[in-house]
Amino acid sequence: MLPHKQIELKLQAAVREILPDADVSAVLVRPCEPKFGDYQSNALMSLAKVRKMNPRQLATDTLAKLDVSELCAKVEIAGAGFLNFRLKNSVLAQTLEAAARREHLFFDQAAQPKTVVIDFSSPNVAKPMHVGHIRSTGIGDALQRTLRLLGHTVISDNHIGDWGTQFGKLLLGWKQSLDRAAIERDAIAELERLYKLINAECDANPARLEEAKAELVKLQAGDAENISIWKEMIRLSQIQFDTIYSRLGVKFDFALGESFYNPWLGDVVSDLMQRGIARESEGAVGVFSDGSLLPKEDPFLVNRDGEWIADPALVRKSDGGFNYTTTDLATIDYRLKTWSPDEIVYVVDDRQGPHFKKLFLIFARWQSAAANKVKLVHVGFGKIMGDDGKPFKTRSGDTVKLGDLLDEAEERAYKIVSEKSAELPESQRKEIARVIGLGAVKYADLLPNRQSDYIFSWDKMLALQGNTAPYLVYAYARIKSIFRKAESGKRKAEIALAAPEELTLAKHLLNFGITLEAVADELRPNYLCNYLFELAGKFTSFYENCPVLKADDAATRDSRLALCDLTARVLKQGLETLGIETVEQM
RNA sequence: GCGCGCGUAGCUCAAUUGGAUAGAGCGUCGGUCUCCGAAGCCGAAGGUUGUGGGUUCAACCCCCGCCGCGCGCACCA
Repeated sequence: MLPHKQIELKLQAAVREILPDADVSAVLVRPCEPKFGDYQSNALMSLAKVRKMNPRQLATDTLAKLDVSELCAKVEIAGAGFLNFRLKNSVLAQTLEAAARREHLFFDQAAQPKTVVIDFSSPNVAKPMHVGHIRSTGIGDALQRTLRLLGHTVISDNHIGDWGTQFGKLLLGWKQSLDRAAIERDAIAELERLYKLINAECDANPARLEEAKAELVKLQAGDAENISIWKEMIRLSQIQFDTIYSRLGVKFDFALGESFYNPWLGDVVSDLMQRGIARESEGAVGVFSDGSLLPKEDPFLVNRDGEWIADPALVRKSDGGFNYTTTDLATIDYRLKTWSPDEIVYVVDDRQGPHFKKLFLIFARWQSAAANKVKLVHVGFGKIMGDDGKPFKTRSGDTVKLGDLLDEAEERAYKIVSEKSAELPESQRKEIARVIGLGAVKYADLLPNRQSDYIFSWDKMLALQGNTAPYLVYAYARIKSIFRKAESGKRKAEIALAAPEELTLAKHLLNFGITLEAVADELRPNYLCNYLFELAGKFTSFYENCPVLKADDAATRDSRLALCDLTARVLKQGLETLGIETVEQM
């Protein structure tokens, strides 16, 4: 167990002695500014506050019950009631030595592993994956990797958009205007063309819309021909998805699309109606406010000109078709019955916030017992903007296709690599460009706080200076270059930390696990990005100031080599957790 | 109109339970390669965290008002 965790447990035990009724789960030990110590706890101040106690007195009493002398060189009470811990150098060195022996890599497996379903990516059949999908896909993948690394059970499920009203138009287009050669050449482009064609016709001509609707009804009724065309469209789309996911290195345990839940939709609606949760209105069926919330907080109400009027979630359209709320309810039901997860996480655009708010409330009303046992979380994210501050588009104003974006990333990276490392063979430069290009796009997407919009900039994400994937991979490659130059042979296992840069780097390595846990708890991969950037910075600072291969003596050299190796391993593991590969040389 | 989200250095972004002197990169100015990868590193300048109140030992963070921007407001997802 890592030292900070040991301190934390001892502190919690001490608090329990002083305040037997206190909830010590909030008593945490966190890294802090070096001038105060290595770790800090501010938990006593809030505990004192709710009890109207003197925080410094509580700190003094707690400290009297706390023996961390095996771990800490110093414990102090500071400020309004902070506890500051300074780790013993020997403990620090031992922790690093254990890591060097491969006993750990600065993180512990979760004490209480959870089962988590993560729903992400969710592309639509017959449409090209576009730049927007990078967000859900990248964030979702980073989260599944993080949770898995910490020992949680993850079920990743790609909720593909393979059902819905668009298929009426697509079927009509397929039957009447399909270009056989085009579908062989580029299936998605042809499907897109068909959709746009019929969509435009429907806009102009109501009769065409009726034809499309008729095709949809036939599909929903199980018409053999329509079903077979629909399946072919899914198959063609799946090839596209697989190509993209394989490039991105993203894997799903399941890809149960919307259509998978069709058999249960009718039952969901009738059950909701029987329980009085849903009712008919204007020919449709919807879930309305149950009045349990204040109007302001009630997503089923909307204010129009000073009056609160109903804003229901529809579960059945007046034509008998079902809405996505219905599918989503059936999906929750299926996931709970199949996997019994502790949590279901939806990595979906922030704009769907209101939908999820309603969905979760409806589910709680529908299956209150089951709802109490599962945490439903919407992990929302903002939009990708162009440098003009408007949604990111191509020059001609079209949506940027994900495949094109990844191609361009690799091309741009290849130009840079060829410029900087012209001496490397072309095949190697191509491989470096692939890793750097894709890594740059992913990293740029994971770095900003996910809820905010961010501006897409090739120059920034591919820059070698600043908080970018190329910078991090460069730091990794530099370390690897040290080992190519180091003579192989038996090295001493002791780690001795003397220079301030060595200590700073070593202490930062110890915080890897805290960072991973923060990512898992708050579902925010950007914490890990920032941690790795700091790690690379602290490493470089160490590297500038502390000769490794040219160290004064063999013991220092071996100790520093060990620090280099541990840094490289954390960098590699960290980047891998973000879904980013590394190269040994660039 | 109503609701949700956002507003942090010239620009792009951070800030891990409400915690200690709000941090990076770009750009600007200056320093640093006979020395392990200079695609690097070090330093300087740059802030009333949109604004006005409030809660607190402590507020970028919580509460209220205002200003600005974005998004969403039954039978698409």
